[in-house]
Amino acid sequence: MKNITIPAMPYRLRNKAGRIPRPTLERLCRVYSMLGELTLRGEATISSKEIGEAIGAGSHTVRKDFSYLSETGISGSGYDTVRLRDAVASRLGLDSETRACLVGLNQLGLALLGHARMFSSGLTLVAGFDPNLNVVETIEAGVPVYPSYEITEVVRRERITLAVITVAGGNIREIAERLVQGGVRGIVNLAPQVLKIRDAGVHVNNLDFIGEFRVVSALLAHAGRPAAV
Amino acid sequence: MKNITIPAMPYRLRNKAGRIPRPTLERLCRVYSMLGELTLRGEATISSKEIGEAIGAGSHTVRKDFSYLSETGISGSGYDTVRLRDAVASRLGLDSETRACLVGLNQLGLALLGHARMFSSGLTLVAGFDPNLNVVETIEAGVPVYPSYEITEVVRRERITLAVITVAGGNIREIAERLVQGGVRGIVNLAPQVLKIRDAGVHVNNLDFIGEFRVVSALLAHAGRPAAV
DNA sequence: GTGTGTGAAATTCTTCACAGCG
DNA sequence: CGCTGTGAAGAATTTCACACAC
Repeated sequence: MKNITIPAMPYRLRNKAGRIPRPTLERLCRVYSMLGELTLRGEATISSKEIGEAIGAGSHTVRKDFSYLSETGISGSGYDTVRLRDAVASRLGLDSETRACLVGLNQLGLALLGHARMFSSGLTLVAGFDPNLNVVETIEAGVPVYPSYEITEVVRRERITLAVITVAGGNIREIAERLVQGGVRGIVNLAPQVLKIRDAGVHVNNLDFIGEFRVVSALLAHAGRPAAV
Repeated sequence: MKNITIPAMPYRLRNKAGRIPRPTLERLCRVYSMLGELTLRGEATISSKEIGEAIGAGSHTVRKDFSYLSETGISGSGYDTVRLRDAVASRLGLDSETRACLVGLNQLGLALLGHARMFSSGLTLVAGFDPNLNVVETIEAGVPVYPSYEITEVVRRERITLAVITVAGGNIREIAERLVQGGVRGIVNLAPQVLKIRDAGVHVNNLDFIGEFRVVSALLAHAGRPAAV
């Protein structure tokens, strides 16, 4: 949290390439998490090879990814952990807290939040929503909770820009529309149905647990096959 | 669950191409979920366009993906939902239940399980593990729970082939080694560190929530940029 | 006409290889 | 020397376009 190049005027950050490829973005996020721990432990420098091992990629890939950053390493001795972390943060816009809300105050939603909060992910949860509010979880949430029909209003008032959807079933679409109407521009969707928003200014990240479980099952089933290196 | 071509002798399933690309695999898993609901509702046929809309892809992509299956559609009227579902299931090895365990009986782990069970994902949870077992959650798990040091033994005895890791911090590696030693061949890792196993027969799927949250944050931050269509 | 199946083109991403700096 | 930075080659994936089937 030291020499960041002023978050209020971030256009200088884009001195290099324009858009970052999706896979690179995901890896950089992982790198950021990792650097967070590393700096806390007081490590001063790290090499691309070491970073690669930590995030499950080759050193080639890591260096290539860093080429989208303005920050540069030092030939022969690697990267300054603090500077690198800040460079990643500012390039990715993670240096400012994002005001977020959770839709679906069920076990999964609350668990995720606890997880995310624990690892200080740059999100500040400021509201929770749920279709039926007579649940006990109202107490545990730790933030003000509202019924779903107040989404638009609360999102606007609280200047929320990111939403996490964890409701199990029902009309995600309607919820999403209310969110977007209120001003949300990013949605992490954990519901078991794909959400798509026409509005190009709104980014949706559809995660599919069950799918990911199945992927592994499938890989298992194919593991015992004869050929194919 | 009707005319599957005998899971005990699955080599006929590979009459087409050998290996399925990762992205295709993920989409097929989504398709499978979707077809499950569809068949329950009694829908008889569906077109590639409709499937595409449901899983967030184009009809091109869907048809291309299906080209890895033996099952084929009917020109002019789409696909038979039941036959297609069974074809996907058998090609992906989802027609047999996989015996699974959960390592990390915390809020997140239990929530995920509830979720997965709700949508009958083909996994049967048969055991739970946790480093400290004096937790109350022992009661809620609904399956026998054991301390971590019994992993290898229990995994072997219960013939567990898939594990889900949700422990928050600490030595994932050690846990993973015990799992593999016991006979686990697939791991879904939700811990905030990348797990890598040398053994080529073991498949690991590293999921990173916090990363996925950050990805959206980053996309938000870049949304307001000038050019780049 | 409507909708599938698939080689081929276009794109995106990864890996390589080597110049250059500390 | 060890390690970074990056254009260029290579591989994987998506998109296209059109022949063919119902």
